[in-house]
Amino acid sequence: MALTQPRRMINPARTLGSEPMNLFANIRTLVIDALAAMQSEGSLPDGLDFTNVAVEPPRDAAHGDMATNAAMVLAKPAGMKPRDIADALAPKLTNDPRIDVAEVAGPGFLNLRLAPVVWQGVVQQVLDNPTYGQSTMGQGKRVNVEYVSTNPTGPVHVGHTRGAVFGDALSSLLNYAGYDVTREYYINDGGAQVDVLARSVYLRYLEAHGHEVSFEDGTYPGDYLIDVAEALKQKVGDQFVDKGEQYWLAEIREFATDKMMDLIRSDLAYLGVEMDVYFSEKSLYGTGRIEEALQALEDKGLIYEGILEPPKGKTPEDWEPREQTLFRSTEHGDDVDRPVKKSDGSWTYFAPDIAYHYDKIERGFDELIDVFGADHGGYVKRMKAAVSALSDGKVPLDIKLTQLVKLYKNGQPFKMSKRAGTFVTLRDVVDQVGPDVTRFVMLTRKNDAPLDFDFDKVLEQSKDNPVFYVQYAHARVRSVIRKATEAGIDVGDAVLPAADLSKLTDEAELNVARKLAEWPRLIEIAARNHEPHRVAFYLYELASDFHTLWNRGNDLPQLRFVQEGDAATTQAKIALAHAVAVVISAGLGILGVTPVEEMR
RNA sequence: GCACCCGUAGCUCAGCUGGAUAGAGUGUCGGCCUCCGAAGCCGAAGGUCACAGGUUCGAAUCCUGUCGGGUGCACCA
Repeated sequence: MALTQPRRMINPARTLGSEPMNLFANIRTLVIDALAAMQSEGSLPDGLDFTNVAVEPPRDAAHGDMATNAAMVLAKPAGMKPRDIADALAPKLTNDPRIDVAEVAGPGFLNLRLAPVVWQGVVQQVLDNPTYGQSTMGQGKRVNVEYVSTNPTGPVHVGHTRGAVFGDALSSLLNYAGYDVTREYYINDGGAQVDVLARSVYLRYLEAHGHEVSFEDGTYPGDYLIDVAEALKQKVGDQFVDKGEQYWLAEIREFATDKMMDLIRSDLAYLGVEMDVYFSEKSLYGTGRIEEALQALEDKGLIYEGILEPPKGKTPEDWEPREQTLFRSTEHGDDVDRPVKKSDGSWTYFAPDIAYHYDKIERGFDELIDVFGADHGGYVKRMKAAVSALSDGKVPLDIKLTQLVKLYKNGQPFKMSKRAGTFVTLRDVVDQVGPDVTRFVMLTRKNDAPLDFDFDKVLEQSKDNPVFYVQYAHARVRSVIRKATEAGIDVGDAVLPAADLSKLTDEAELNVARKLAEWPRLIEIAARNHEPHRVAFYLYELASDFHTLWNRGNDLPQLRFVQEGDAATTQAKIALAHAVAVVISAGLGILGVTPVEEMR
């Protein structure tokens, strides 16, 4: 399976057509214009704020295609009854050829039913513009998305897989929505953990020289270090055997972290994740970068020497008052001030984190996003405080927490033991179910909701498995296109855009087009909220509408896509099917999933 | 004790920066293959949106409190 990912897909020249693609935005413009016309006629007061006027799909499709709340939002400031405004607005809207019906309903909703030509036009747009759905919302703003960021001490654990998939899909989504995205990995190679790694490799190194070794607590017993030690042996021979730590720690640390990063990079590549930047924590030490960042805080009067209160209700056993260097994070929304230096004067882990985010700010990003595991939820406020302070509130930082993934097999929880070194890795998961399934399943939940991942269920080929359901729809489109070609009807990319789409009149056909119309809007909502899971759910809905249409063809032969002997009708129907495939491909592309041609 | 996240159909989950009679899947029951892919489709049934107040034309959504679950809580990265 190919793992190609859409990158740098933005081509503003294509997205800035004469007509904006978001149909809902178009109709909203129509509503605003009509309201303005009412004002110039004097049937609506001047000076109203229209920003809250919305045009949205109604919750219940029976209410129409779109609904506007204009009358209700404006009633109070205009000093009028909602229904009076709506009654006056309705005829102005129906003057437009795109609006078939505008009726007042409920407390003052104006329900709009759009003409079929509008929906046919949506299909036309998809055919004319392969980048249909891409948005210029981001205006080329530079966003940095930091994700995965594990310690370089071993293979990527399944626990980090979700963050990897999420961060990657979010990055693609933002890119699709017109942002200039940098995917970044922060290598935690500055702390004590890499010393532990070095000692563990050293044990394996001794083993490779025939020594008996035992892996005590605080070392990594995983087999993956055997190769590393072997490579080390090749490189340095026996010169470190029987030597004290001071002779080899630094060198082995560097050797081992390099190897681990190679491993991590290949693990991520196995899942189709590629970073733009790998940023080393270690590079912040001894270079003045940490000092610089803290000086910036000091200049703002946010650094002081002080003693923290013990946390109420839970005083650690060994708590004692200590004077430390503190960051006044409470000035920027944190609950307590945070230490940046330990009592012995060395940096806390928070200090390089501050410096790292300072670096990102200095690199000129307009927006920062961090993807953390839920177990790091406690750091959200302090990181936001740091970024707020360092950027004077100018660079927003959004932190997305990904909840745990619980593994199951046959409905039974999947046991893993980190101590025994038998923990489940990203590679284990991808080996079993493949990158496409892994990615899609991990995106069918909100990032902050726990996720059950059952190795058997995700491979099930039925509609309760969204991966296959969506892929099946795509495969059906490809299949029917082949069928049409076999029937001697030209349905190539060259002829489809010229098809007579006015032949698409059945409700099931128009329903599919309606769903396609939501795509650009969905992208903007998902991108604005930093929620790629919305894309996965949308694709499921689109696939569902397509399957419905497909099966209507069982009962009603005139709804089948291939109409023998009627090239014009076939081309129109295939054009619709093709448009579905285009959007599914685009959506799967954002999720990093490869659409399939067939599933036999 | 404090902070953050969560609580929606029997189960797993959506729910659009406040909209109408809260939606899917699964499970249960009943239909649809001489028909482009039935790995699918259609229908029925299933709800005190944890609970109680508040904000307003309108709340699953925002605020306060309570209950229940998860995560974290000086010097460990």
